[in-house]
Amino acid sequence: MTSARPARRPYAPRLPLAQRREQLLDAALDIALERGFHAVTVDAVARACDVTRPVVYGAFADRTALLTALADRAEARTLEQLGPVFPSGDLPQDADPDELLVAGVAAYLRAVSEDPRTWRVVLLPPEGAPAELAARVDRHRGVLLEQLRVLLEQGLALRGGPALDPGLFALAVFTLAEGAARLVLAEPEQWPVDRFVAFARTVLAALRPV
Amino acid sequence: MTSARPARRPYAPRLPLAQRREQLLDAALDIALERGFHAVTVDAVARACDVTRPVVYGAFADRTALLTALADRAEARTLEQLGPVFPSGDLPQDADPDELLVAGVAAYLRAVSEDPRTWRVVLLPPEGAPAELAARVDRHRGVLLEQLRVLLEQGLALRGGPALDPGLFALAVFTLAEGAARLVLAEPEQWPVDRFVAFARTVLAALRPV
DNA sequence: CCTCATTACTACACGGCTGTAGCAACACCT
DNA sequence: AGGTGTTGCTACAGCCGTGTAGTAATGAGG
Repeated sequence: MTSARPARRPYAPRLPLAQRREQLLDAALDIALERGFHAVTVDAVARACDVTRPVVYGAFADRTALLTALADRAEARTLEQLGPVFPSGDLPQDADPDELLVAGVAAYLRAVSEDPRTWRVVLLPPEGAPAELAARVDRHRGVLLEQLRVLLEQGLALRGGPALDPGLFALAVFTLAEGAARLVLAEPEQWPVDRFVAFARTVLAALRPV
Repeated sequence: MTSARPARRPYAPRLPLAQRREQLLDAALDIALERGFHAVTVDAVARACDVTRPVVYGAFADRTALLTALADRAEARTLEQLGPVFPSGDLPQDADPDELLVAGVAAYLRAVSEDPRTWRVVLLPPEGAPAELAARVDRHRGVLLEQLRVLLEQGLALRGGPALDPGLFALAVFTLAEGAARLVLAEPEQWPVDRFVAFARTVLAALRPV
């Protein structure tokens, strides 16, 4: 027997605070995506970084602060990627409104497929996600929906076509885009972005005035 | 001081087992809808029925069994209400496929709006819902989607119109129907069933061949 | 009125997770 | 080298939830 006392745990590499925080957040995200937010316990995060719990409390005030920081990061990243999706300002007179819409959808789906880990938190929130995150996502959803509605109204006016309930039309496009994004996240091979883009183009063309 | 010993709790009315089970399930459903499934603790359910925890364990083997029973009830009720939504067998040659589809959507949304407490568990699953419930809902979703796809293919063939990716078209209709149902559940006043029905009719009409 | 099966209650043991106090190791800097 | 602040570790207290063992009340039938 080497020793009667329980062996002391070897020291984990020391990290400056900022770096430790990033590491902990990465680990927390992994756990949330794999086993849901309720599995993001302070102990699980610490263990994933091969560190003990007090280290986590050194980086974040408490578990809630950690989850909030995670939400902050996801929010920032998604908003950043949403920039190219909506054309800013009024529609140019010579642009095809249908093509603008299709391009927007394509840009959205491509953003999702290129940073799936971030978008998954937003579009397929793992079980136990903090209510605060859901609320923030919903706020952004409302803003985006309104932008979309304005664009569609302009587009519908420019191009003619059937008289559709504009609010519902925007909502339908929005719902379908999110549904497509969820499929892209869930089974990327089965649902290539182009399949949705082609579908959108076909439907819009069919809705053109005769 | 009336007594040194802590007062003994008054006995709750005695109920036969079957009846007690129903009462407990009703209470559990209330709690799940109001505060999420994670709030459906054995203690909370017992308290809601003005009873102590062992009474719950007398009615259900454990917390999991209680939640499973809850899922069973919801599953049975929704399936029962889904009967009138899909016409059984092949389409009659003289029926308008568009109107059949619109009627199906209307029947679905009406079922949802008439038993919101049950459908909410399925369509807006409260936080912490047992994974088993989600899995069962997903299975039924798959079956329904397949039925819808077959119907739409028949309908598209009968009526002509643009060549749409049939799988995606079925999925789109399905997604929009569920989205509509969620709105009906969330804000019934703002989203009367007829608004969706009218929208569906307009879009389908616009998709008719020229 | 008394018996007795059924139903409900009290009290406990256990486990998991949070958050904290105090000590030990590391590494940089003089 | 040796001080010194930063970072990490051990150990503890407390809360909340589950599930169980044993006891007490109830009320229907004899």
